[in-house]
Amino acid sequence: MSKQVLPLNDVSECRVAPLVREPLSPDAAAELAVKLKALSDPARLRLLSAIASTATQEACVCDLSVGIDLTQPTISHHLKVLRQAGLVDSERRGTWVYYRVVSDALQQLSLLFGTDTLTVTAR
Amino acid sequence: MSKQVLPLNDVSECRVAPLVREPLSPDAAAELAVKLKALSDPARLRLLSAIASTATQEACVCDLSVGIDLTQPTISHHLKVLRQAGLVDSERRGTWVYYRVVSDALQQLSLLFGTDTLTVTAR
DNA sequence: GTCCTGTTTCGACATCGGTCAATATCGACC
DNA sequence: GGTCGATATTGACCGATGTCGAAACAGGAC
Repeated sequence: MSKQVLPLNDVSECRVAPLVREPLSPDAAAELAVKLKALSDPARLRLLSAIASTATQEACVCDLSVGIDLTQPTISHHLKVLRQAGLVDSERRGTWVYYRVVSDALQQLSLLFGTDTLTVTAR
Repeated sequence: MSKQVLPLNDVSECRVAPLVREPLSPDAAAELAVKLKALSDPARLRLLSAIASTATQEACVCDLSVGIDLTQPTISHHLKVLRQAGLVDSERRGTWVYYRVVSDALQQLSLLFGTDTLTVTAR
């Protein structure tokens, strides 16, 4: 599986200017749209929420399949979209693949929609 | 900067369970997906940001057209999508139509992605 | 090695979504 | 009334996306 390398996003330099602060640059808008597009599907929202709300902040695909009326390949596809958007990452442990939320990514979005500066408290 | 009053939204009832709190119900996910889908396009993100970052929190279509390389019908289409998602509303005053952001909607999203309860401090 | 289970990828299909040119509507002004 | 400028709607094109079944892949147990 070494071919699927992916640039592994650099979340670090994400200086999210709140949406209300200054007009988004075309580049920033394009980058943001990727994350938001990944979140724009009900199934993916539920998957992300299901992962995020577990006690351990992680879940395997088999856990995520219960309660969602989609075939398992479709769920796998949605998880891939979330992963490529940098919202979750995954790790194989034995038979199962565990997905975790990338909390920095969620926080970035929270800051983005924040109406004023109170949000700077992050980290 | 006293103009930034905000309609004194009833944050109280804004019971947006943060994504990490409990699994989203199918209904909640579908409702959320509408807003996020509206935000999943770079052009709409830039339009929303352009509106939100004006001094008066509103802008007419002619203002929004400058700096965005899209035809006028396309911009009008994107604004319609934003409006139908409840993210902006519009008002005609004479010849021009002014768009405003619905700040409650943005705040809802900010709370949604908040990693924990710190966000409740707003205002 | 052979099975079995969990997960991903592949092809195909139907639908959705962004964009434009053309046209329509609305309001101001003469 | 007529005309003009600003905005909205329509219709069409075409690429993107959600979904599935089938097949491939990965690891553990035997």
